Amino acid sequence: MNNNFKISNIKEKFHQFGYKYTGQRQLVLDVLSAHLGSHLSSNDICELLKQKQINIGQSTVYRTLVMLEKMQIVQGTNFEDGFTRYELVNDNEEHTHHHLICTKCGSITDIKSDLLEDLEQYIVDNYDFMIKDHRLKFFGLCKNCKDKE
Amino acid sequence: MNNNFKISNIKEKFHQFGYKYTGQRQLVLDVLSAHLGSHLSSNDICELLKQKQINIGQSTVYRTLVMLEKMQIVQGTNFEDGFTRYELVNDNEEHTHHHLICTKCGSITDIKSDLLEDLEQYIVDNYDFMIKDHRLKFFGLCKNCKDKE
DNA sequence: AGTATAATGAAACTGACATGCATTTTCAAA
DNA sequence: TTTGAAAATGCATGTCAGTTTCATTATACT
Repeated sequence: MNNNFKISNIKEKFHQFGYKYTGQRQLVLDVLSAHLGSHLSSNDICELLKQKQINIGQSTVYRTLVMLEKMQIVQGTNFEDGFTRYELVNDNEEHTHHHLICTKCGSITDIKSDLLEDLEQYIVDNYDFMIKDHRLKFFGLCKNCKDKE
Repeated sequence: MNNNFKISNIKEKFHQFGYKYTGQRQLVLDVLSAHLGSHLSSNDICELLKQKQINIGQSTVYRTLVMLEKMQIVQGTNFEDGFTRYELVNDNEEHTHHHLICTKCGSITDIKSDLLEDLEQYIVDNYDFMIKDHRLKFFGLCKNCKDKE
């Protein structure tokens, strides 16, 4: 899957939702693409744009992120540090992936695999609950911090 | 395990941490005990106390909850509804339990079982991460809302 | 009792999130 | 192209849970 295909894909999604693919929205997406693997807050994105001499109103960035999340282009996560942090959603992922959060240095690592099938089946069987998505975070020490202890 | 034992246990914890077991702190714990299974925000607790003609400053309730969480007597969780909600920790639980959150009616159901052992082992083996705790939330439709669809 | 230390709570502050509104931009129909 | 309704933008401002300040009060140890 090349980059052009992905962009036209996203443009199409905007269209499907009746949103316009404006310059500002594209720039927000650019920043997110340029920082794959990072988890950026609304403010982070504003700052990164400022570094490139680009000024977009914070409310525009905020509204763009809400919009992108509605379209399932990005995913926002609360890492209990006071900010909602966003990252691009991997198209292959059916569900939200998981995060390893180091309680010492704050680093966040994505885990791609989805090993919750057994537990989900258990919940469906025992709680009669229709699961649509999940959020799973592990807190602990990353390799670096663990070695330093 | 009877109630008295539990309270003397908590008193002891306060002492261990160098905190005083004051009337206000006891009242906050009373409210939490009286609503096992609920997930109360700081404000919920203030309101429930007011209903009993008891007025405790919101900052005292807030500080008490932070303190109780530090002592691992309560656990605060962010359910993405704008509030941190607290519940008493079950002494038997080694890790945080899980939550089923209905995206329609907002009901929250606890899941006692801990079925993450396999996944935790996978993470330890593959990511060299020392897991201390986790937070797992499932979003979807509860039995009632599912039936109404 | 006297004193040092901690707790309390009213009030004010903080900061992320959210919105109102005047202006600007977009896009499709003319 | 031109045009105009609808959408987007961004400044300014509002909101509110969470947090801190500080004067007062309570607690515990000598």
